[in-house]
Amino acid sequence: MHRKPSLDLIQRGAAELIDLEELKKKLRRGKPLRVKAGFDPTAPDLHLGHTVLIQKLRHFQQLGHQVIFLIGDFTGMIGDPSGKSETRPVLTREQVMANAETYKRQIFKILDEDKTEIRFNSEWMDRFSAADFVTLCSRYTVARMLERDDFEKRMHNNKPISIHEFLYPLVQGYDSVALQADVELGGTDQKFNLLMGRTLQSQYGQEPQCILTMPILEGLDGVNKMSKSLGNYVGIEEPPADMFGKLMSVSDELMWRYYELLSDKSMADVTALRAQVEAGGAHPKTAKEELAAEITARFHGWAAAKEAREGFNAVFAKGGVPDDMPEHVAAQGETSRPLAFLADSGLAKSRGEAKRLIAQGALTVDGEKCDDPERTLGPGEYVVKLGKKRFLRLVVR
RNA sequence: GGAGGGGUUCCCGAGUGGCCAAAGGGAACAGACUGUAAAUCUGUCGGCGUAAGCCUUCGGAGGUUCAAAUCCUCCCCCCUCCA
Repeated sequence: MHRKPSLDLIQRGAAELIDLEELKKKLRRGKPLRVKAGFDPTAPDLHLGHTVLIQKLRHFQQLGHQVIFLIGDFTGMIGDPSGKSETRPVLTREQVMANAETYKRQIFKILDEDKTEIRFNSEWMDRFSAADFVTLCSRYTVARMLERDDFEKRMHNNKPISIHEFLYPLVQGYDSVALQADVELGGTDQKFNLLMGRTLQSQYGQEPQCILTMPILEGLDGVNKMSKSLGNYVGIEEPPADMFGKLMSVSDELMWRYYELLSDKSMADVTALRAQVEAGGAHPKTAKEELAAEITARFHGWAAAKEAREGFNAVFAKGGVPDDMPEHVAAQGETSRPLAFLADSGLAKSRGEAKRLIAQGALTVDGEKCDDPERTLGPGEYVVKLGKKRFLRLVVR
């Protein structure tokens, strides 16, 4: 049996598919599959890490399947044990709906709105009775629950596990029952939760879903996973210049990872490019620019991407200044001293930091290095640069 | 319920009365080198102040003392073993 192109697309970039034969069987029926992926109701600011998954959803849409974008507003009350254990504020109905709107605005840059169903798990969980919960809990054992690597690790490291955290995988799994999902997508860190869906579906008399895991995208630091709280992310609604710049700051090694997980280039092309760079036939910086441009264009269009690329090179390669930078107005005198305006404008966190940075030679005014924190500037307009990335248009009156 | 261990600056982690804004490491930031890459070297890394110095910080609240992260009391939280 030769592989179908549709299976190639589904598996492209995926970490793991459970189970290939089952999926083939489902596909053979010819009916559109119900493909589910769950999202946190509290984090409506999507970043590139999320897009790995969303693009996979798009692949399914391209193949004619039904995508269910599930917002876990009920599970949000629990907090996914996979992440850091933060106490989650309980969201009001209004907040959830507002976040859903934000999601829509963002995901429909990638997904086809007509082929996307947006659901909330509070739809069925709010009606779940205590008895229903007991039944649900009876479908799984503590021992198996503790097999989950996160729980296992925490047990081992003497870290607390609250009982309600056991409910998260159970509810997520039950969502698949309620939605009669054929396939569920998630990051590799979600594997346990995804498998729970399979188990519970069989327990509730349904055919188990297939699960497809996608690799977790490393953040800009190349070490931790991309996340907002770690500040190593690229938000998909960031201005083109920021998006491009952040992608350019990524290490060469990480660039290839991004190519693999974020680019639409075929893997063959990526491999060829990498070989060329490593052989010295192409400059890694150029390869990085190509990648940054492709991703920027995905969210802002090619014109904006081109502009961002040119701006980047003008500012950083040729030492120019960005087109738009924050503006700060100071009165001549006390507040037109570097120490004062750097802190007042927020360019530096405090006067102490401003002083230290100046002492280290990080301050440039109109291209001239300035090492005197007390030198008051006269009336006029100045371009202030602090360090490599911080710019300010200073107006002194 | 009983016994014991622990909560330190962004993170890890030293510190058991003054020399502690608090060792060391990591992260971060700045400078050099570059391609706003990596690696490396150097420096900075609570706030205010030109400075002397002052203020805030060591789970929380009180107390002892000239002086507390360090001692005492109560409280909160975490962990281990036993039940």
